Amino acid sequence: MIDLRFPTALQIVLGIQIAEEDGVRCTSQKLADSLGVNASFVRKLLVPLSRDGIVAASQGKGGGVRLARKPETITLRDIYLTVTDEKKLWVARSDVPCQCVASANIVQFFERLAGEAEGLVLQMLANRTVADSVSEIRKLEMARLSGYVVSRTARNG
Amino acid sequence: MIDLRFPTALQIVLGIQIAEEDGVRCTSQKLADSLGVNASFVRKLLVPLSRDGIVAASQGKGGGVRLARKPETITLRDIYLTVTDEKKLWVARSDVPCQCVASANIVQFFERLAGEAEGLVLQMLANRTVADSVSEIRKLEMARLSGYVVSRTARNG
DNA sequence: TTGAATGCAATAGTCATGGATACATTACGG
DNA sequence: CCGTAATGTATCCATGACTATTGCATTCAA
Repeated sequence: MIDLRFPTALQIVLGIQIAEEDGVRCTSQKLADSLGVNASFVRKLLVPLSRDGIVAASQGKGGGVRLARKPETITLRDIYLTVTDEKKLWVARSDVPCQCVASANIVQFFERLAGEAEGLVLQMLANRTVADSVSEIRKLEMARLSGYVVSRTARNG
Repeated sequence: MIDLRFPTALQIVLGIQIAEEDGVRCTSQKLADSLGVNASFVRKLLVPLSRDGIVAASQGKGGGVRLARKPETITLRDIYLTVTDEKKLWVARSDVPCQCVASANIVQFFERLAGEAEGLVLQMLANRTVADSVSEIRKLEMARLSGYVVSRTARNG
């Protein structure tokens, strides 16, 4: 199984913020529909997001999900770490016999390498907030709309 | 299942070079033993490595595996790409309904993000050659040895 | 009180990956 | 030539992380 937790969680959080800006109440069912997944899966991802203070859910009729903090203060790194839960980007073999001199050192070497890779990725994610991302998505929307107009004009002209 | 192909392939390639430097003939069985894995798995990984001109295997009695190029010309990026075979670091959900305006753009946004992350990691891997890595492992070995001496001295003194 | 929502547990399904085995092929060396 | 030792390759099974589904308890506003 391919791990879809990060992309899904990201879509959830961004969707919550977009709904907020559009003045629409957001429920796990609506999120699930927009993602094409089960509402239970959405709620499963909401557990760690809620625990870490990224989203806040209110129960009962008229309830729903909203961001627990300002979107400017939530980075994609927060979401990633919350949802993937200790899972490393790469993991070294754990059961190498280490009979020859090299084996043990190769393992250590790889762990350093994996740590460096993960650090790079996390830093990249830390530089992007939910607010940034949503505004970037809005820009994509604009570009898409104008792209449609252009191509239609081109086709008609 | 955790994907261990890259760490395993890396240990294979580095092990081949280390054996070469030490004047030892390297076979898939020896590699498998030193990794604690099945020889079949080693050979499975050797297929793409051989196809892409990273290692070269000679059949028959007295045969074995060696590097197909100078270790200075093989980067860890080469090994990674060869072995993981089109598998992305992150993959977006493929089946989002895209009914609302945001969905399609979020997917595109995530694909860009994933591409950027993968680019960072690949660039980091491209900056390290097999020769670099082996010499770094040699240094780790030195450090480990001197570390042992220090701790033994400390315990005795 | 009722309906709409989250919270949560249990269970089954999926599927990429690793492990194991067998056997064909190749090539060296006597 | 023939035996040995190695790669090349195919097949099948085991494993385990992740997804999907269902059901039900809980909460809370109207």
